Amino acid sequence: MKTDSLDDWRKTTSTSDVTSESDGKEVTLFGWIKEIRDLGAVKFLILQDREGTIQLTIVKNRAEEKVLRKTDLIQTQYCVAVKGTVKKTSMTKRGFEVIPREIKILGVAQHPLPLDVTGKTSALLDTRLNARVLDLCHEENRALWSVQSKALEALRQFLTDRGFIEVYTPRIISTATEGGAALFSIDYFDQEAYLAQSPQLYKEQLTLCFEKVFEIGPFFRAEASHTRRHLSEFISIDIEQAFVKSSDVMKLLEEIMHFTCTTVKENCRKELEILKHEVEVPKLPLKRLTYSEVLEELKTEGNSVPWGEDIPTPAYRTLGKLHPYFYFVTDWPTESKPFYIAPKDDQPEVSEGFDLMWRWMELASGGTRVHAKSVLMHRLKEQGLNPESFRHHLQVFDYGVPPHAGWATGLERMVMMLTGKRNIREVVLFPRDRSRLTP
RNA sequence: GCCCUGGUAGUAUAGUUCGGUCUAGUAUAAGCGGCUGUCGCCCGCUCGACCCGGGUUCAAAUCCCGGCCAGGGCGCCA
Repeated sequence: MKTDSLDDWRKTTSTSDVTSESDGKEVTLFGWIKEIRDLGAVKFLILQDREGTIQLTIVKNRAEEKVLRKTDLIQTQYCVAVKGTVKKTSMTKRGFEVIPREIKILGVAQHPLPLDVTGKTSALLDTRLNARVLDLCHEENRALWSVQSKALEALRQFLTDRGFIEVYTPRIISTATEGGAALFSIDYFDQEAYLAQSPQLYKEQLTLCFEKVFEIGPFFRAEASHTRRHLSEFISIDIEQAFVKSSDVMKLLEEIMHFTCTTVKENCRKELEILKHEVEVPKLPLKRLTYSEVLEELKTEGNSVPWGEDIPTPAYRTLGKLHPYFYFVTDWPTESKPFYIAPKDDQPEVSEGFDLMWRWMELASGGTRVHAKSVLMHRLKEQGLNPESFRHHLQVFDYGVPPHAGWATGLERMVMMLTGKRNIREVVLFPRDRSRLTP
């Protein structure tokens, strides 16, 4: 079908701008037809844009011929433009409707569609992800990304207000890895290169010149994880600050969580209602448990973990039941933390690293960093890494690296916390995992 | 990578226990017709499916083996 030209038509009004006060007003609306109810002599079209929906009413013996011809062609999910008059009425739920004077068909949809756009029949996540943009039209998803956008705005505002500057470190890196997660290798002309798993080393280096930095951006982990909280590509929110230690950045972290929760709770009432989720603003200070205290608690619950070992997922689930909100876990064994986490001066087997937990899920992790080159070299070797492959990083430690600390949190996990979603794929536009590379 | 469960029209499901009236049921979407006010409109008709490959059997959606995919859990990891 040949579609109509946009010409000089421009949107004057969003569906949400139409109120009973606009009675009699001429409007130009753009959107998509989500439902058609043809009662014979009268036809109702439900037009949706990103703000919501409005009913178009066509009374057949009163409508103009050209309007009738267009409406006969329209199918669900067609993209249309409407010039018409707002009419106050008691016969719609919102109290008004729009009587079209002229309609343009701007985009057509091919039926059958992979999803039910009316939302009457729900689809499984896998089906939804395969037709993601169509799925994103649903009110609940639009609410979800409003929450994410508001959360990002809050995070940026909080950090810039406190003098942090936003930076971008490379996504394409050379061999130096921090250990831990596997890297994706890429073709980089005639050199070996990888996708960055975190901005860790760069953000630490930048404390030498900028003192307080943050970065929000995608990072990549080549782990064959199959869980509902891991992705191959995720958005990390990273901060690093000079002249402070872990207790300072923990305070910053709990304040930013408090601020973000408060902002979302106050500014996204409608969205949270749509999502049927309540955001509980954390009471500060958050609980601080040491790793050893956590092991004691687990032992009491019949879930013993030997000191020095990582805490397995089932044990975290137990902890989540004991502490069903935010809590810090501090004083981790040095051997279980990455090489850049500083050991305590008076007790080197214990580190100044911490995790911020939300129920059973790790939400953030950070700590005081090592800033003495000799200690860093020693820690690298202890972790079985080759100092030679960190040559460029280590060199910076000859330029006067300040004492510093920082943390990183995953945006997707924060949004899960803010929206009540249980699978991380729900809160990513186009998720990438072990087996999903499309769309 | 491992374990458990599953894969049936565009979508979501029933049927699989114990192979046979399953010519595969239902809802929704889609198509056609009807209807003056619907709002999950309604009514009638129509279209449309057993993941792929192999095996057992007179007979497989149903049982067995392999593969792929999905959901959950574990591990890895954050």
